[in-house]
Amino acid sequence: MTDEIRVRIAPSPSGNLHIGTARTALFNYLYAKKTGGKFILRIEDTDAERTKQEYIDNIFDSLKALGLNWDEGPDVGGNYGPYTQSERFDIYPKYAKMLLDNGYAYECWCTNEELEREKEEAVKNHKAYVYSRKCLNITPELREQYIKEGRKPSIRFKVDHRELTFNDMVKGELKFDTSLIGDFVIMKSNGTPTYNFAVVIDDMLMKISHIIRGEDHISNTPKQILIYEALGAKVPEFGHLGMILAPDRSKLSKRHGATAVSDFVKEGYLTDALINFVALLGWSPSDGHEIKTVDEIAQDFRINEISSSNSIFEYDKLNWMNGQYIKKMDIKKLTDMIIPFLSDYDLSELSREKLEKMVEITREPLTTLKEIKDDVPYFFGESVPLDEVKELLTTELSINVLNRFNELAQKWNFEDEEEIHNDLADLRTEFKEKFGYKPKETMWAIRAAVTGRTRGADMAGILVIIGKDKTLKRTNEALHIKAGV
RNA sequence: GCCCCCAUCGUCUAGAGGCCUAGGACAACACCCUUUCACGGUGUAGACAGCGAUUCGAAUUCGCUUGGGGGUACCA
Repeated sequence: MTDEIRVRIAPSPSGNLHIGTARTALFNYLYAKKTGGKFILRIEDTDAERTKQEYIDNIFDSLKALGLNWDEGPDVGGNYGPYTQSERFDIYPKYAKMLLDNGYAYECWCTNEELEREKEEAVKNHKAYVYSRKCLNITPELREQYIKEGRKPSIRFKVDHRELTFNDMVKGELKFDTSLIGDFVIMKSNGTPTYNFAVVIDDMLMKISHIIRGEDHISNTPKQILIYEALGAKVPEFGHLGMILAPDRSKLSKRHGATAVSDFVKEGYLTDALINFVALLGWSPSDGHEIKTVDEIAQDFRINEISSSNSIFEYDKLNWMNGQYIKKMDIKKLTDMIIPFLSDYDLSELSREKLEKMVEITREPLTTLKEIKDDVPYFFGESVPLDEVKELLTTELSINVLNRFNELAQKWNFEDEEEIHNDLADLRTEFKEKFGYKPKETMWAIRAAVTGRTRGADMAGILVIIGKDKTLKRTNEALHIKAGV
């Protein structure tokens, strides 16, 4: 029972859920799924200044939208709560005192200025900065004096000098010389724990067995291991993932565009595609099939096979993948998701059935949902602007086609797409045989008249959605524009 | 400055000493399909950062160099 696998994601709510955090969450989730372990969500809101409730909500919503559901967390509870760090403030001093009493930590009365000076000295001598231990053996008299002055001590962890090694699940053996670390602060003088201390206490108490996180935490790891050991706790396994970089190889930040999962959703990306894409950053399927659900990925997942290098976030493949998901998605669901992107149009003009039809015939070229907006204006309104196709419509060919079309379409059944499809095919053949018009030339005339464009969705589908009256109205209007005007 | 991590096509990657004249996906380009755009199909081009060492043999092991990333806080 003590061997239960427990992993966690511990975002700090100082912003919306970052795509990088989402990837870390995914790998944790996959590991839990694969091993039958538990996936835990902990909110690290220690930094009251930057924490906002809307960010907490965003983190919850994004994780859920991505399908990364947690077994224990602030909202669902669990046996090792509370799962919100700000509710755990009374826990940390107890453990700090324990370390103090056992000689693993000591009070430090140094001021920022003193510390600053030590640091400058270190860079000047081309040495790593290590705290001087000035306060390690402070005399009781001096201590008294500091207290009288009103100074408040921080608590430092005493770092013994030795070589520390651990076996990283993704990077392999990692070595550190702890003499380069220096005695670090675990409790600030204001009584709150530092990050490195709080995580260890939380992870220990929550019985986290495997810590999978970004490689920006590698240098924190030896410090944390030291604390675990001093506390006599079992040291968890660690696995450090490479980071996601922007195309310019810098950290992915707001100036590169979308960074939060919710930003991507607003841009018209599907969460299924997003999570699939992000899984491929560092992981690759053994069967070569890259389009997979999270559960399918979990089956195939091996943490030691994750790439240990950084990867660059490029939109090309995401776009392709998003398009793949759009093409395969259930049409009703897709329509629901697309509606918010159609706010420019009066959707009451179309029945739900026709709206779905419209989505079905226009989804093919989409890469993001957002793009549909520019592809569908001709489905709405009575007339359509013809400026861009004026020349095309005033050719003899077009006039011929449109006249004949008007004549024939009177009798066509606009309710039946397949029939219309065949009628159009007949029309093409007729003009090809009689006048040698190319099939696409015939179609261009009709398309231009009805949609005001030379490209777009399948004509038969368009005609069915627009209906006979509006179609003929538009073709007549097209016949009345004059050449060169 | 100091410490740590990383290094295969433009990008994501396969590759765990001979199976590699280095495979796939996206992007690019060409052609085919076709009522347009697209989708789809078929092809083309494109990489082991450099140098040493180990070995009969290295993309795969080791060292150095270079390049990139991260950390260096009483932030998380």
